Amino acid sequence: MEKQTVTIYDVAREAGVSMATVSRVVNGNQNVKPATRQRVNDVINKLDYRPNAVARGLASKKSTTIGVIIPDVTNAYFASLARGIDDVASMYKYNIIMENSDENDQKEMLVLNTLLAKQVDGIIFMGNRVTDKLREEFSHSRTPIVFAGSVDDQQSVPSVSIDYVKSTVEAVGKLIKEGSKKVAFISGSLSEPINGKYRLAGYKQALQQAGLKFDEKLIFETDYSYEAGIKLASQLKGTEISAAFVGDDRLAAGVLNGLTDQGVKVPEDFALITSNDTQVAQLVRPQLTSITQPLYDIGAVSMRLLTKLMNKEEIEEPIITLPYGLDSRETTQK
Amino acid sequence: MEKQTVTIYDVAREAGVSMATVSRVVNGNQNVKPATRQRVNDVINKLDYRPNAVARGLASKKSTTIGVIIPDVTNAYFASLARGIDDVASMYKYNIIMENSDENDQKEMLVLNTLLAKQVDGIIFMGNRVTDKLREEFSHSRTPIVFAGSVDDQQSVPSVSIDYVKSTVEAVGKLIKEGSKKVAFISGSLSEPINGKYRLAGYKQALQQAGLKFDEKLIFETDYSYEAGIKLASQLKGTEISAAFVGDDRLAAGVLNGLTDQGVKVPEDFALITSNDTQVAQLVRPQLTSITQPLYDIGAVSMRLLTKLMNKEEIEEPIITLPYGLDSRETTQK
DNA sequence: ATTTTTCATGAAAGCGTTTTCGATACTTGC
DNA sequence: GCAAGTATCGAAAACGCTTTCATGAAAAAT
Repeated sequence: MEKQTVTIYDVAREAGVSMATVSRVVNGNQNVKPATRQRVNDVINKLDYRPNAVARGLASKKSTTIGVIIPDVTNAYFASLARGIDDVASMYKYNIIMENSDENDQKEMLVLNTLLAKQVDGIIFMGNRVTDKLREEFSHSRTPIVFAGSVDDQQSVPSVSIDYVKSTVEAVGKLIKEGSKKVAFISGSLSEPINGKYRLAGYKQALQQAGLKFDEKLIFETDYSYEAGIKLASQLKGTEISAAFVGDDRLAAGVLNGLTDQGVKVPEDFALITSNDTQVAQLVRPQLTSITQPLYDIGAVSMRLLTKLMNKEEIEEPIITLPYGLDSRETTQK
Repeated sequence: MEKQTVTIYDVAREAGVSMATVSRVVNGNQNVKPATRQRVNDVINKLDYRPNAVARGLASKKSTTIGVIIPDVTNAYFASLARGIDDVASMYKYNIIMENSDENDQKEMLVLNTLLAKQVDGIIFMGNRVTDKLREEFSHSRTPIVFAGSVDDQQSVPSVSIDYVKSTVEAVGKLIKEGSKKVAFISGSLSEPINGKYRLAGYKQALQQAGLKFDEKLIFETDYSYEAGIKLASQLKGTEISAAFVGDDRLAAGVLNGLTDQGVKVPEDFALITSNDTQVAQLVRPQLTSITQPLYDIGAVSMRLLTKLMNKEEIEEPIITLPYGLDSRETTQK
C-alpha cells in the first residue's frame, strides 16, 4: 500500500471548505472564522496532512532555504561559523543547503549556480578570496548575500568579521614587546586579502611602531595545514627568529609541535600567537596564545544580517566588525 | 530594472519550439534532432536561462536534495562524516540540507519533519540513539534513510559503521596485555546503544578473555566534552586505575591533559586509548593511541548506499561494517 | 509503391501550493 | 429597516517545469 500523499485538496474536500481556506489556516491567516479553523485543523490532524514545501516554494516564490558556501566543514574555524549560521537560520525558520567549495574557483561557481537554481532566498559565503567572476555572478543575481568571516576587499558586499589589521597589530606588538626582534609572519596564501592585505599590513604597522625594519625573509607563505606547520618548524629552528604570528590554528599547532619535538622550548626560546581561537589552540600543550574571535557570533550575526537583507529592511551598516580579543596562554611570556 | 526571470517558455518561443523540446535538451534526452538541440542551446545561452529547480522538483517529484541530520557540525567526528557524505552527494548531483540536532529528541523530530516537508529524496541520520517516536516516523515515510556512524540497535535501518564490539575488545585487550589490571571504561551516556550495548560488551569480553573480573566502579559515564575529561582526570588520579578506554577523542584529550597537568606520566603511569581517530588525537602530546575509523568513508559509503536506496536498486547488505584499525601512538606502551 | 517502424516534436495535463478578486453573509450605525 | 462596512470564504489563475500521448514526418522493410 503505497502511501498516497494527502494534499491540500484532500483536506479541503474533507473539511467542506476551499483550498484557499485551508491554505489560510495553515499559514495562520486571521481571516478565518474560529469554528472553521477548528474544523480544518481537525481534518489536518486526522489526515496527517503536511504541506509540500516545494509546491509552496513555487507558488510563493520563497524557498525558506538559504545557501551556505563553506570551504570545508572539517575545518573547525568554518564549522564554528556554520553552527552560528544554522542556529539563527532555524530561529527564523530557514533551512540550510551547505556546499563545500574547497576554495576552488570552479567549484565555487558551480555551487553558486546550483544554489541559485534551487531558488535559495539568500546566500552566506565563507572563503578567503573572491574571484571577479564570482563577484560578477553575485551582483547579477537578485539574491542577497553576505560574507562571513571575511571581507570583500572592495567592500561592496555585506560582511561580518573582526578587524584583521588591528588584531594583528596587537598580536605582533605583544610579541615584540616581550622581547622578540625577529618576528615571523606565517600565513596562507598572500594572494588572499585577509593575509596579503590586512594581516600583513597589521604586521608591518606593528613593526613600524616598534621601530623595527621589515624583512622579507620573515614572511612565510604556506598552506593551512598541520603538516605545513611541522615542516615549517624545521626551517625555523636555528634561525634568529624567536617568535611568530600565525594566521591559522592548525598551522600554528604544527609549528608548535614541530618546534617542541625538536627540543625548542616554547615560549622560552620561541613565542607563538595564533589567530582563530579554535579549540585546537587550547588542546595543544603548551596552549596557544591566540587572538580570540567570536566565531559563533560571526556566523550568527551574518545570518541575522541576511534575514534583514531578505526582508528588504533598511540596513544601517552592511560591513559589520565584531570585537576580538587576545588571550595570553602558554606560548607567550604572559 | 528588476531582472525578469527567464522561463522555459521564453526559451521555447525564442527558439521556435515547444516547452517539451526545451525540457528535453535541458535534461539531455536523446530524442532531439541535433540541429534543434543546437538552436535551443544557443537560445539558452543567449538568454542565460537557468532551470528553476523548485518547479522541476514539483513536476518531477524529485528534489535532488537529501537531508542530513547531524548532532553538531562543530564536532570533528561528525564533520568528517559529513564531508564524505557531501562529496559523494555532489558526485551524484544531490544537494544537502544540513540540520543540527544536538541529539535533542524534540529537535530531531522537528528537523525530520521539515526535511520531509521539503521533499528530500533521502535522509542520512547521524546520532547515537534513536527514540521510538523517531523510528516510527522513519518507517511511516517512504523516504529512504541510512544511519551513518551508528547502528540502529534493532538493525532495522540501513547503516554503515565499524564493529564497535570487536574494536573495543581489541583496544581494551591491548591495555590489559600491556600490564593494566584495572582498566577504566569511559564513555558518554550508557543509554546510547553504542556505549551501553556495544562498547561495554566489548569491554566485558576483553576482561573475560584476560580472566579479569568486571568491576562496576571502573565504569565512568559522562558527557562528550573536553571539560568532562579534565574533571574526570582528577577522579582518576590516586586510584589503582592505570589505564582507560575512552569513547570520544575530545573527552580523551581532556583526560590526558588533565592527567598530565597533575603530573601523572602518560603512558608510564597511565595508558589511554581513544576511539574516533579524529585529528585531535594527533594534536595532543603525547599523541593518543586510537582505534582508527575510516571517518570520511563511513560518510561516503552511507551516501552511496542512500543513492542505491533512492534508485530502488537491489541492496545486498543494508548493514555495512567498515574495517577499523588500532594505531599505537604515544599513550600506550607501543 | 506501400506498409511499418522509428524519430522528432507539440499540446496539454498535471505537480500542490499561494494569492487575487469577487461574492456572500453578517454587523453596525443611523 | 436600510445602506454601508466588514468578516469570511471560494473560484480560478498563476508558479515553471516534466511527462504522457498523439501526430506527422522520415526511414526502413516489404
